[in-house]
Amino acid sequence: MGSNDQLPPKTRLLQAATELLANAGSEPVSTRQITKLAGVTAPTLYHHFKDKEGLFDAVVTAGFEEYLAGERALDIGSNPIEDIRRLWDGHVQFGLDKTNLYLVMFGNIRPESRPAIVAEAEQLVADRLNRAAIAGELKVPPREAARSIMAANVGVTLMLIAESAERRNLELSTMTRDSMIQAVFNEEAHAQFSEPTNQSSVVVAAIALNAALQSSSSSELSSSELELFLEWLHRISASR
Amino acid sequence: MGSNDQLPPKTRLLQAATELLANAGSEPVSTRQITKLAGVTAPTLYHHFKDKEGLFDAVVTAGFEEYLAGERALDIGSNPIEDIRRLWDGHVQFGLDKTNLYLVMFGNIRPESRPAIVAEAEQLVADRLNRAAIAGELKVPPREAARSIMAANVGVTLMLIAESAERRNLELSTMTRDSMIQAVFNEEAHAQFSEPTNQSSVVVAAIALNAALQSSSSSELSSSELELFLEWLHRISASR
DNA sequence: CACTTCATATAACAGCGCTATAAGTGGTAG
DNA sequence: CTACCACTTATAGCGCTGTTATATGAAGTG
Repeated sequence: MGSNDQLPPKTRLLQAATELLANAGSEPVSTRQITKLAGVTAPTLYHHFKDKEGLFDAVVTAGFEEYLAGERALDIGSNPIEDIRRLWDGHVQFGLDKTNLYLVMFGNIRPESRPAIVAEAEQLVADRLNRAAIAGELKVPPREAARSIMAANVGVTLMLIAESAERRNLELSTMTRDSMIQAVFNEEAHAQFSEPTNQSSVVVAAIALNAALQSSSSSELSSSELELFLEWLHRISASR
Repeated sequence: MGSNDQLPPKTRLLQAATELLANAGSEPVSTRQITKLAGVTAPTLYHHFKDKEGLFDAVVTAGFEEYLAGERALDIGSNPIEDIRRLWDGHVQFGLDKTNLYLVMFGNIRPESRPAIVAEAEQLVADRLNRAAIAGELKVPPREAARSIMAANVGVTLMLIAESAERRNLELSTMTRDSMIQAVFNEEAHAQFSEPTNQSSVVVAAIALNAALQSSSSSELSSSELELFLEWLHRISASR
């Protein structure tokens, strides 16, 4: 009946909780579901874990540790901006991939009980920023920058989670990510952002025209023309 | 016994829920507590509200509406950056002030049930950004910028909430706030498109875009598209 | 063997969100 | 004044939750 009768009950509980938490479509997971799937009775759960939250904490820690291990395995590259980008994207991906785990971690955040794992993720970012700071590539202190980036990263991930999967627009993530990077790094040392000069005036003008057209009902174009026109403007606006 | 026996039960329920939610130190608030404090029985609650979440939604909406009203009351100033700063700070302050309400709004965020109020707060930011976009002061489309800023704002607020009150460092907020502003606003461009009149700004932007497009070969549109696009721009430009 | 220690099970408690059913209330029509 | 009707509130209870007091079994040690 249970997940695997060979394994010790503690492992089976963890596996059952992980599975249920992963597949639960936003509905809460009960201890009875878990113990039933694990083929164990209630007191066994409370023998191995302090309470339900303790079990969930273990699940979350295990899941996030797996992600962290993957991130840590990546060498610290020569380009800290690229490193930060990868950490950011990995964070978002984890949140979208294991939504329920992520919400257990960040959704029910409370002053007294913050999973220690969160601090570790922040440290990963801080490490990269530290290297950049030593090389004189940072405009702000690395610890503060790391916290700031993490905060934005969490906010973006939560906002993407809040959107139904088909409406999700990952541009929100990349845009916010690059905004934070741009604000934190000294841009001169890196070429990524130094191209736009000529093109950016097109983009700025397109954005301005787009906004102006939408707020003033112009009679110069038919509505179907306007629709197509706005779509093109949007395409130009969104290009970098 | 209840909050005020004169008032109608619906109001008393709202008051009781608000009070309990405000004072509950991170422990969940039960319908039984609410109905007891309001001096009514359970079915009364479900007659006036769909369910517990419906009642909480009403409480949150009322609380946030109050904050929104305060923000809306502030005129749209001449300086959009200052406006955005004020909206950001107000958001953070609300989160720290009414932590429980805030966590009900943003903490238990789920794909299917996002309070409509959140979108309104986003709109407030978007309005300011739109004005800036018309004036050519934005580097990115205003809608996307608004969502990005809101995401970071929520992330920062949650992170501050997660910290115990005495350790709280508001610099995290101001720094992230200004990072986002810096990334979104075109701070030099105040002179370029500074004609705020509604109709003519369309024309000015169209002229600018027209000129910019012709001098830079954009790859975002095919040549035939570009031709039609430029003709429309000409039509708008010539319509003063 | 006796004894302790750990792990699991039985059965139950108090609390939860919620509702089927019914009783009371006030206004309106006959 | 009575009869009805819509609206609002109450009684009582269902099925669920997280959790635990108590008891039973199994394993290792003297």
